[in-house]
Amino acid sequence: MKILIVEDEIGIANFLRDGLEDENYSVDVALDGNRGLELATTRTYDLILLDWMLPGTSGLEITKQIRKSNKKVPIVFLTAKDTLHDTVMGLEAGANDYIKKPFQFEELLARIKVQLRLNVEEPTVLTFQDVTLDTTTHQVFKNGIEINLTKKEFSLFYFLLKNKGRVCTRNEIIKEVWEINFETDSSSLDVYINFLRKKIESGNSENIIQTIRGIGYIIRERE
Amino acid sequence: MKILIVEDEIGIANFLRDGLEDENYSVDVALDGNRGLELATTRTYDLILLDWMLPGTSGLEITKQIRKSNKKVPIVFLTAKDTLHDTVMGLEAGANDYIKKPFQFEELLARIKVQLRLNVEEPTVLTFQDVTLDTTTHQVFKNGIEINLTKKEFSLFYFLLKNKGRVCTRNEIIKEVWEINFETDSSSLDVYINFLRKKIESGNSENIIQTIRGIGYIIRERE
DNA sequence: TTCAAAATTTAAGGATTATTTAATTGAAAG
DNA sequence: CTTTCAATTAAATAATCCTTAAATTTTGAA
Repeated sequence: MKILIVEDEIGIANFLRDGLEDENYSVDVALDGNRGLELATTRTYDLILLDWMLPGTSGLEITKQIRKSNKKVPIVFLTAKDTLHDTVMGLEAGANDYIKKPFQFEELLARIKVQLRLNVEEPTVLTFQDVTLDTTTHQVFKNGIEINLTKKEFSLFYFLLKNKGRVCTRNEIIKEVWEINFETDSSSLDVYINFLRKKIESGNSENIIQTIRGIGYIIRERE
Repeated sequence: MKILIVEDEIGIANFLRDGLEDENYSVDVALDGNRGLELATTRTYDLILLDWMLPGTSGLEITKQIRKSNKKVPIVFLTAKDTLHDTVMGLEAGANDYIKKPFQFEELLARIKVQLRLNVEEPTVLTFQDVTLDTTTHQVFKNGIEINLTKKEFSLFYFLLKNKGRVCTRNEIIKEVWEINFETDSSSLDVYINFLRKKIESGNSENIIQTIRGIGYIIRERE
């Protein structure tokens, strides 16, 4: 994740850069408004952290310019301009958050994360070898050909695939897929593993769902 | 735009409601956490304004529940819990903003607008294959020929079309189109799916609205 | 306001599909 | 070799959906 800091007080800028880099963000710093606007418009960032009072173009002006060019990058003000009027103006100009100095770094970080998580789409497609599962459409494909799974089959396969590379115990699976706790005498799981294998492994001799005898099942790459 | 206020201090709740209604928002108020969670999960809001300390379910718990159910509705905390730790916790639980009491109404309003402007821009014309739906004129066309849909039929078709390519669960649909919570025994949805199919799929053998048995329905391109 | 038409909901039977149960066969571990 | 757990199959049960029709509610015109 790439963050642009536009801040003229070099001490604060460095403090922010170090703190954010510690959190594994990739950081660019602009020490004046013109440079900030230039970077903001010519490069792509996941978030822009913006002071208001800057030499050259002001933070407010930068915000307006960015929004004018229809960019949706989250903008977070970080400024000493702390009046109600300033705050409202900053937010109305297009900022996504407005933090007043002095600030606490942990809160800044939390607020940055809020902005970033909005832009992340959760992966809805799980894959294993030539099989893909899409939770949004509730479809499973093998080599591009759709395989029809029932509700239980889908939910069982989804659970195993979600935990690809890890053994899922029988109880775990039953608890999650059947949504009940104990049913030692039921062989539904066995039957459904069988259904799944028939539908998914048919065609080649691949053993996608492996049995860990006495424990449960696992989907993993073959050694 | 519809806003839910969850706030147990009735004075503040009324103040907020009046202020927001003056801004032409449609407002629901819940005076305790359980009611708040109930409304939040059974109805659809554009934003939820949340106190933390509440009788019954806490605001934090409500936030977690909403996010757990995968809802993206913006949540704004408005609370007297003003420590750094609280703020971070609230934001990490899934809130989009965190405003500390005492607050200024104009800032609250500006921050609400920030959240709401992110969610606008719904296209007015939706299309699928030879079918188009226009929300502004409330018309549906198939091959240029108008199909008359009733209010419910239109709203159901609109919901499915809006979510084209994604499975809509029966509960989701009922919640959105019928605006009620639970009605497991009602077959209205089935009946209306039937109506829609008759009107929209007539002519060719296309199966526009596909059934995902045990889950719900989906409109998607055929493979 | 009243009445008729239209829209919506409820209800029920039949058809289809999903899920569980049960019984048998097969395979691995001690 | 025996025991235990897993795989497979078939059959029974359960759940869901589709369709039709009738009952109820809403709407809009007279």
